[in-house]
Amino acid sequence: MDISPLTLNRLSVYLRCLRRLHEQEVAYVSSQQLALQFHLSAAQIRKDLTQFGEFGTRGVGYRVAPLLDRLTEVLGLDQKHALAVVGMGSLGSAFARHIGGTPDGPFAVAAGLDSDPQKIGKQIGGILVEPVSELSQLVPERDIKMGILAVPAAVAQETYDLLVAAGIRSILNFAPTRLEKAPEVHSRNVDLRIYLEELAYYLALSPALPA
Amino acid sequence: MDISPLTLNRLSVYLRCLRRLHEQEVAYVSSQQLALQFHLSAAQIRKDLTQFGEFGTRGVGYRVAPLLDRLTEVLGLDQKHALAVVGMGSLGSAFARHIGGTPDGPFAVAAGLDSDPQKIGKQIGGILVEPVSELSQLVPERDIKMGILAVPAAVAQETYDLLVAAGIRSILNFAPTRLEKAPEVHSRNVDLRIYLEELAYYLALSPALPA
DNA sequence: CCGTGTGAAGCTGTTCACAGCT
DNA sequence: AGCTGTGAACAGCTTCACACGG
Repeated sequence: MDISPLTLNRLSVYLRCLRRLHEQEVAYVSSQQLALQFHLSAAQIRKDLTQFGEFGTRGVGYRVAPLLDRLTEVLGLDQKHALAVVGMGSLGSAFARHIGGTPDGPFAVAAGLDSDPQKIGKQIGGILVEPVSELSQLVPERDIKMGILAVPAAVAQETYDLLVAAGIRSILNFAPTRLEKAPEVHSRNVDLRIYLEELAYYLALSPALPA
Repeated sequence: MDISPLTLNRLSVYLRCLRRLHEQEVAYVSSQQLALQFHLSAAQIRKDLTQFGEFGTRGVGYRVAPLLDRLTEVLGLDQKHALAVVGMGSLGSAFARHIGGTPDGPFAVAAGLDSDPQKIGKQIGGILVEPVSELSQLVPERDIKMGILAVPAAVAQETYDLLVAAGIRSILNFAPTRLEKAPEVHSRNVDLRIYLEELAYYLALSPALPA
């Protein structure tokens, strides 16, 4: 099955909505209702959902529980994922804490790594900091599949290469650099500076609030 | 001038490249060279750049310095931007530290706010934590235009509304919720959970590394 | 009658190919 | 000769409109 990244991100949003409906013990929901409540497009929801089989009942809508289960399964959220946070600076440790705060979720920080000898051995955000050099041992040992790359831009590429060599298959990259990517590894960039600059543009565009 | 968000984000990337070339005292660069060095598409670079006037010299390429200046100006990065970080939890304080680490850049954290009385008055990441309730005074006082929303999802909407009411025009939102947006305020969502779920999908898609 | 499922239409963004300038 | 600037083809995504089934 091949899902476009845009659809994929919408699925996450749908899931969030469905979880809420499920908690509220809503059994059925129509694309209309979802669209109105969560500011989505009804047609798009239907298009997206039909990719995984026909779930809806015409004239009624979708049954919340099975749809929730199916999407959870599609996204691979029915199993636990061990992840490594590489670079335990402010961003990395914030991320580790963030994940650590939702232990019921499918993600768990299995290792926090850094190259700074000062940090190694310390507990940061409830995670023991271990040396990056042990990556290749820790990854198979703890069955780590995902990596969070939160190192300075200058060492991002080499650290990325280390992660790939250690066998990590999915990387979330916070370093503001375009990486030379390995073909089998999926990565997603989150570049805070780009986002800030985007905001700056919109400020420059319309500097004054209509008073 | 109206720039699409996609183009806008690419401009940030171009700027980064141009800054580097400028440091290396490269005077001219062609779209080809930019494309090869930074893994972009030459045609796209040209298309993007022509939106701001004709900068290139045919047969030669682009002069780095003027292009750098122009793009910097277009994105509004030739002026300082004071921003407020709202929610000084792990994510907010990491962000504050992050910005604080580049004091030469156009962005400066002018206020770190939280609603937790325990945190107020403390220094976190070099920023004094002040109460959210003072937002409406601090924003005009310190000429704050941008806000970083890093509060829990449950209070994201009300905090967003507070920011808007205080006169903030651009918001970077880390809360995993779709917000009811005010029309004049530009906001950008950064939803870490969605990114993680995206990565999980790609893992589920091809679980085994070709050995 | 109501809501899903879906081809067709419309739109946005990217790539191509080449004319035109230096 | 080389590289920009650009219309035209192309691709991907979204919206529309309606046939179909409960």
